[in-house]
Amino acid sequence: MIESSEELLEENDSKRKYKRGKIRDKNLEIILDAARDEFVLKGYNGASIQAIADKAGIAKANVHYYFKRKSNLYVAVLDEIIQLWNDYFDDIHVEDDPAEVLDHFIRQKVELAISHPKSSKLFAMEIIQGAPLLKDYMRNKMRPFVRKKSEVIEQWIHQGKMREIDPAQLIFLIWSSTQHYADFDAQVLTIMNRAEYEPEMIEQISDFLSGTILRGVGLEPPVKV
Amino acid sequence: MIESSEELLEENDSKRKYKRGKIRDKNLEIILDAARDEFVLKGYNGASIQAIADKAGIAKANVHYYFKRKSNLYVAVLDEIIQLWNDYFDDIHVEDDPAEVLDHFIRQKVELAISHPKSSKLFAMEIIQGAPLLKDYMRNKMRPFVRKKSEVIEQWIHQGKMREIDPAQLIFLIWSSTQHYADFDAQVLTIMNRAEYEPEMIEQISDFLSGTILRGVGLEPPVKV
DNA sequence: GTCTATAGCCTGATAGAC
DNA sequence: GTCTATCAGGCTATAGAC
Repeated sequence: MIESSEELLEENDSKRKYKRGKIRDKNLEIILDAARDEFVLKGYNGASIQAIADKAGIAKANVHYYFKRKSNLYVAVLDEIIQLWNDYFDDIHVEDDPAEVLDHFIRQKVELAISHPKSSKLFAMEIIQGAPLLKDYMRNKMRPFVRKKSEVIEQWIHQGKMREIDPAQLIFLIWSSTQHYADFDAQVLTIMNRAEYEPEMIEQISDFLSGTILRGVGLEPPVKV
Repeated sequence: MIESSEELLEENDSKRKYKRGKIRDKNLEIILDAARDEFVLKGYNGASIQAIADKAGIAKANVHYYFKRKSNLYVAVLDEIIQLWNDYFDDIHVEDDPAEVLDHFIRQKVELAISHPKSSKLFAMEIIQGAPLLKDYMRNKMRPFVRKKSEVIEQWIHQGKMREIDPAQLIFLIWSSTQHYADFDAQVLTIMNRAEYEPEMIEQISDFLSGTILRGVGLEPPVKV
C-alpha cells in the first residue's frame, strides 16, 4: 500500500529519459500496458509483479530492473493516463458558440472514455480511494481547468446565451455522465444485454448526452451534418 | 483475490440468523462498519483483517470467529449495501406526474449517495473491477428495475409528456450524475475548495441536477415550496 | 539486459488455553 | 466468546551468474 507521501517524492524510474534504446522503449511500453491491466483488474495491492511480468512476457526480476519499486510502476501508469487526458483538453473562448463547444466537449469525452476504458477506470479508482496520489494534480491542473472554463461559461450566461447555472456543476455533470460509460461498463452492458459497445450505440450515447445536457442548460444542440 | 465463483457459493457466515445474541449482533455491526471503511480505503487485497480488527477494537482471531474467510466478510459488506439500495427503490406509475417522479428520484439519490458515501464507493469499485460478485445482482435486480421504469417512461413519451429519449440512458444519467458526488468527493471537494459537503451545497446540487436533467428531457422542474 | 535463487516480510487462517 | 501463538503461503525486492 502506498501511504506515505515519501513514496511520491522518489525518483520515478520511467522518467530517466537519458537512457534510451529500442529495447528499453519497447519493454517500458509492454510493462506499462500489462501493469495498467493488472492494476485495474485487481487493484494496487491485488496486482502482483509476477502477474504483470507474465502478462508482459518477461521475467519478474526484469520488471524490477525497469521499475525499482512497485509504487514507481504504479505512478508511471497514472502519469501516462494524466498525459493522455491533458492532450484532450482544449481551450475555449468567449467568442465561440456555447452549443458547439459543449457538444464537442461531450462527444470528445465519450470517445476518450470508451476508447480508453482502463485508463478511465484506474483514474476513477484512485479518486474513489481518496486520490492520495492525485491531490496535487487536481489542485494544480484540474482546479485551474475548471476555473478557466467557468469564467467563459459565466460570460455566456451574462450575455443571455444560456440559463443561469453553476458552471462547475455543469462540468461535473459532463465528466460524470461521460465517464460512467467507461467506468461502469460492466453494469451498463449487462443491463443493456450487450457484450461490448458498438459504434452505433456510442453515437446514440453521445447524441443523448449532448442533447439532454445542452437543452438542460438552455441551449439548442447543433444540427448534425 | 476473489476469483473463482466457488467462493460465492460458500456459506455467508453473517447470515446464520439462527444464532442470535446481543454480543453477537453488536460485534457483527462493529466488524462490518470497520470492514467497509477498510475495504473502501485500501481495496479488497489492501485491507487486512488485522487493520479491520484494530478499527473494530477486537482481536484478529475474533474477526475470524464471526467470518471464517475474508471473502465472506467482503460479501457480507456488499450484501449490506445492496440491502440499503433496495430500500430506496420505489415504484412509479403511469398516472404519476413525470416531473414530480424524476425530481423526487434525483433528490433521493443525491441524499443517499452523500449520506452513505462509503457504500456508494465500494459498490462503484466492485463494478469498475468487472463486478465479479455483482453480475447476478445486476441481472436479477437491476435489469428488471430499469426495464420496469423504462416502460413507464416510454408511455409518458407516448403521451407527449416528455421528449423522445431512451429511458435507459436517462436512468444511467441520473445514476452517474448523482453518485459522482459521493464517489468522486475527493475531486469535487478539492476543486470547489471545501473540506466537506454542507447542507446548503447539497441542495444546490440537487436543484442543479433536477433542473438540468428535467429540462433536458422536456419537462418543467416542479416549483419548490 | 535477462534469469534463477532466495531473503525477509506480511498476511489469512487455525489450534487450543482460558 | 476471547485471546496468544504459530504455521503455511505469497509477496516485494535483491544478489549475482550469465
